[in-house]
Amino acid sequence: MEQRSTSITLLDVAEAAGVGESTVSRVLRDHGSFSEKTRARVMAAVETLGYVPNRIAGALASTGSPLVAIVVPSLSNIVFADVLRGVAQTLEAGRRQAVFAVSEYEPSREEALVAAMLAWRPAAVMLAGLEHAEGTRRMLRAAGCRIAELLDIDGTPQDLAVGFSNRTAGRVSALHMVQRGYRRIGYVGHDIGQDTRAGKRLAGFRETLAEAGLAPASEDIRAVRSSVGEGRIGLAALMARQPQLDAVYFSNDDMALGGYFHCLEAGIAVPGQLAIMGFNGLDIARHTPQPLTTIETPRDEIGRIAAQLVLDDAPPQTVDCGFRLVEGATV
Amino acid sequence: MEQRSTSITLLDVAEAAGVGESTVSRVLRDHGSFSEKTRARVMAAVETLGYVPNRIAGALASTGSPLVAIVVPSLSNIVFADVLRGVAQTLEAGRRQAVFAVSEYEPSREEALVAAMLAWRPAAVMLAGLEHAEGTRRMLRAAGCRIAELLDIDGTPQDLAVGFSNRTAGRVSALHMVQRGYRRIGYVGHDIGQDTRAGKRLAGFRETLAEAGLAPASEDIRAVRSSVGEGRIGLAALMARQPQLDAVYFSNDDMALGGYFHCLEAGIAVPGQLAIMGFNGLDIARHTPQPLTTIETPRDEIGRIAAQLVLDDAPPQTVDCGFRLVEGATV
DNA sequence: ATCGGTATTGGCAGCGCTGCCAACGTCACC
DNA sequence: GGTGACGTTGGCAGCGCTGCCAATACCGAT
Repeated sequence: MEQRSTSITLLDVAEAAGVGESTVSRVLRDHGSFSEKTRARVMAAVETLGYVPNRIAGALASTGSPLVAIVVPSLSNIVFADVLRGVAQTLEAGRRQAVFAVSEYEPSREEALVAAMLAWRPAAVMLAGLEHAEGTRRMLRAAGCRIAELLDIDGTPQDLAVGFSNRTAGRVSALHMVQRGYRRIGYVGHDIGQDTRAGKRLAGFRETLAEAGLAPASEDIRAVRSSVGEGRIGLAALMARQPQLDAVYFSNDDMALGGYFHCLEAGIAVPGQLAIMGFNGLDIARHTPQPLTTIETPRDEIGRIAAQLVLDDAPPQTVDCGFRLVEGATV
Repeated sequence: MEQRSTSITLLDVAEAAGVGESTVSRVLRDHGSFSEKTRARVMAAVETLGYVPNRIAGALASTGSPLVAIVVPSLSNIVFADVLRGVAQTLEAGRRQAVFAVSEYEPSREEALVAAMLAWRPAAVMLAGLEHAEGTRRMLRAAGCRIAELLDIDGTPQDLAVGFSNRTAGRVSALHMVQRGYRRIGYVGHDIGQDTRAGKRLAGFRETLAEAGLAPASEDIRAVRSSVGEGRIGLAALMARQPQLDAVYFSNDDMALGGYFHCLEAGIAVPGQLAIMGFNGLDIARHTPQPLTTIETPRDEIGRIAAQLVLDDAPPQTVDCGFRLVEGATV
């Protein structure tokens, strides 16, 4: 019950229960065979002593690793938080522990974090996207642990990839606007150097406009991280330059909401005067006066599936979780 | 360079560099003394072999723990993600590793997660708020590790507490509305059984209304987690019952934004016909057509300070990080 | 009562690293 | 030339647990 400087070990429990160390270990892990009587005595001793197994020691002694490392670009963006949650939940059920770090969208930082993570000998390392520094890839390859790349399947995965095609999402968005009759479509986005997935959506969007025989979109690409404020500024800037636009595709919902708020304030009728489309399917975007037309992505599911594949030690594969076009009231 | 089944150990590096194990350990940790010549040889061997130290073994052998455990109620709520980021960043600089889990606002789950976390022998366990299951408190006390309770200082901390007074925040909000001349003030909130911090804000809010000689607020408290949609529904319900209200205090910005969107859609003038006030200071709430009047909380700072206190092994204390009233355009 | 087979159990060698201590030179100084 | 102090270094005993293997107990069948 009370704490002690020299902690209680397996051996203490074994002595208290009058059994051997290995027996206690077997009972606690419910692995191997032992009698019901033994289990009861061991559990009683554990209870009495207030024993808490030391997983550090366990991890060192056993072969498989109980840790899974996750490096996300950001936590301000709810997208990664959702993925993280899915991963953590699934790992928890599998008796694994998630360790994480935030790269702030910097490849060099991601590299340093992956290096630090590998020192924990994780069963797997999970990263956002398929683009990584050469050093990151090399380390990962040499580490011999599983690698899961999330939220993107447009490219060549190292091992496991779970996500959806951002390029296709961009195409679908463009097509939706074209089909709805819009012809002068612009784009407002954030830094695609950092967020390569947004870059892929933009590429798909451009392709489809071209295929539809439309002029390349007027674009306002801001060299910063996405945010509602930047979306607002971006749309204002774009409209100042190209007032004839009838629709704008945004790099994601944060940016799109910014644009939408600009319209509300500037008295621009949506979608009559200007249609707006986002990406991600954020909860808040469903509850604006007019629900935002966007593409909903299965973030939680992506995290859960990736974690499950790691738990199952599944063979290398790419899982396309798809996405869903949400027809709101802004296009 | 290439991976091997039996991994490269300190001993391999020591032999390659022609020095002893302890010397390699000293060089890699930059701890103790060694010559520049030795460092160079060791580093060369590390490079050649592609050696990655095993932190699991290191943690087991050394006294202090490199891990810090964090259990947050949710990751959907950006508030906790912000705290998590602050913690992770600061720990990283201190060569510690964050491990985390999500309790989904369930005390029993928090208890189970804390138990699981303690098996990692963390240097500290960080939790949201001061209210925890009795079992959680007992385990934490017995564990003998540092405890940091975040985002709330209204109560009796176990060890470290870093946050702000939610009760005071509630009082300040009420006072602000009263001072602005509002007299028929309502409240729309989410489940305060789960989110005790929201409950404390509500308590402060009620106190101040009473002190101002105003009638108790009409309240619409929804027994669910906070969300924009619920805020919207909640305000609609409250206004249907109490159309004479001239201001509404929301349990947080998510709820408040929902209320604001309802007003935009229902044609209720804000703040002329109805004033709206939130809590948290979310980024998006700064960019709505009218910026939301709210209270901004230093979430990132709370995470950083808590992590720093743990790194410094500071004595038990409560740090009030305060909050800031943001005068938007909705009150 | 004997025997093979199965269910339980204990002993102990590591897992890879750190912390401690003894053993080195190497100097400056007497 | 002797001496103590200091900067370096290597050896090795654990940290607490798991995995392996041998030992023992127990069972029904012969």
